[in-house]
Amino acid sequence: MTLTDTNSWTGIREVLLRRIHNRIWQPGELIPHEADLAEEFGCARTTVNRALRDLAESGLVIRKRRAGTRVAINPPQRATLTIPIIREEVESLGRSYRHSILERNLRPLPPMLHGAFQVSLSEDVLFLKTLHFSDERPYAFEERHINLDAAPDARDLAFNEISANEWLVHNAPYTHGDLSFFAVNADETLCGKLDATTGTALFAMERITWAGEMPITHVRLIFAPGYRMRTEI
Amino acid sequence: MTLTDTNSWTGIREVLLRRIHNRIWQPGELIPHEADLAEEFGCARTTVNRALRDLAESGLVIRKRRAGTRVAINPPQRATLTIPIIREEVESLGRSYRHSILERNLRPLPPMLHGAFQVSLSEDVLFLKTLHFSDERPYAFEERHINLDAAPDARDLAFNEISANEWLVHNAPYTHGDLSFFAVNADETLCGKLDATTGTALFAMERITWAGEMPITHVRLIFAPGYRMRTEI
DNA sequence: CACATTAATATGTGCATGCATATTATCTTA
DNA sequence: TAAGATAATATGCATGCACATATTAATGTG
Repeated sequence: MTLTDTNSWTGIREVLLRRIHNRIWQPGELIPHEADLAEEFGCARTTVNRALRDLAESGLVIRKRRAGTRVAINPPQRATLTIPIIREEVESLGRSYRHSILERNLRPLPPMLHGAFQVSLSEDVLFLKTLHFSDERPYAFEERHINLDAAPDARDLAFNEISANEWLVHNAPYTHGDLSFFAVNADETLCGKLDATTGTALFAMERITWAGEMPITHVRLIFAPGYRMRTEI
Repeated sequence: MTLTDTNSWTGIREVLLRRIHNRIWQPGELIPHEADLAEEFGCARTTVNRALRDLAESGLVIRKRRAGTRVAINPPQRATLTIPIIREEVESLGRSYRHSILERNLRPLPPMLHGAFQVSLSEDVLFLKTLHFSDERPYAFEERHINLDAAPDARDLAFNEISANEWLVHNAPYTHGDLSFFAVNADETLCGKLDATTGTALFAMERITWAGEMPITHVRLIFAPGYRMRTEI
């Protein structure tokens, strides 16, 4: 028997969670309101509120003013992915990291991105092809467009020391972005770079970030064969 | 000029966020403590606390007792994925959903899962192969193992009406799980099921869930060609 | 000087209270 | 009776205060 400290908001959250798991409160059912729970647990309403707010954040209960709090019918299965800087991901596995710039030039924004980079850009964008290595084995291949209006300093950087990924994180923080994951077949070019045989299924990620209205960068990362993105829920 | 209500915790959060974005507080730098900020904004410390707590949750600042609050050096790029029930995902796109059970039988737990399903299981597990359709076109192929110790009622269900996915969400809630994403090549069997040509790169997801110590289910979902998992950050 | 002890301090959390706000239920009124 | 105004109510949030807790800085001691 685990005694839960019913006087802390985390403790109360655990008790409420158990009731939901044990079907004492059925999905869709209205649960007692804050004041009643506060009385039951002998604590302030604020404390119950904190616990319920946390459960609502994780999607387990739905709260509406005046309508009350009810157990979610379809608890949305949320997973928080941590998308690390590649160098850190590699190094955290105890391997050595290195990257190499395969291509670097200025070019007009490719039509594919005109929609995403809604703002009409005055000039060329910086285009980079980078190969990331883990213990000298290819880890991921990166294609990136950088909006020089958003990060003018990038124009003069070679990105040999610090990767564009890392530099941007530190020098052009974004406010929001779109992220997507998908699978691609390795084509001729990718094979050579990623040590794959033609056709191998590769895990890929694409990301576009903005600072307010201003698009910053577009990246497409294709990982070497066998890559898995993991998380806990 | 956007006037931010500096008297609400969200307003204060925005102001702090701007300062971080504008490098008024550099990454790694210690920011004023709650009491000072409260005085500056003319509000209670609790309100500043709420704003800072929120920024800490999103990983933008690191807070330590006595040590104070500092701007994160590598703001971890977190993304929250919502993994919906397939039916809902399909229907939310305005398409009709249908699923069909291709195989259903009891079998011993495959060795591959002995590690994950740590507990030694007394008996067979329920194995299911399901094909999910969107507007009658194949959407995803599912292979699933269900621990009948955790969900005994599943033994007598055909899962023709409601998919195992949905039934489990409602009838065997989990406390935690492992989730991973990767890419696979379509083999002969998959091709037929998913309307793919041999070798096509397919996006796949694998998930194992537990209720406390008790493993509930293992699923492997392979999506039809072209699938993208999207989210905003 | 190295190490343990103690004090100082910033954040974390709980409480009582009051008011704000969204939403539902009820009561008017045409 | 239907539509609109009004009251009731559950959650949301701000405040001021007190105390808990983790961590650092200062201090004392062998």
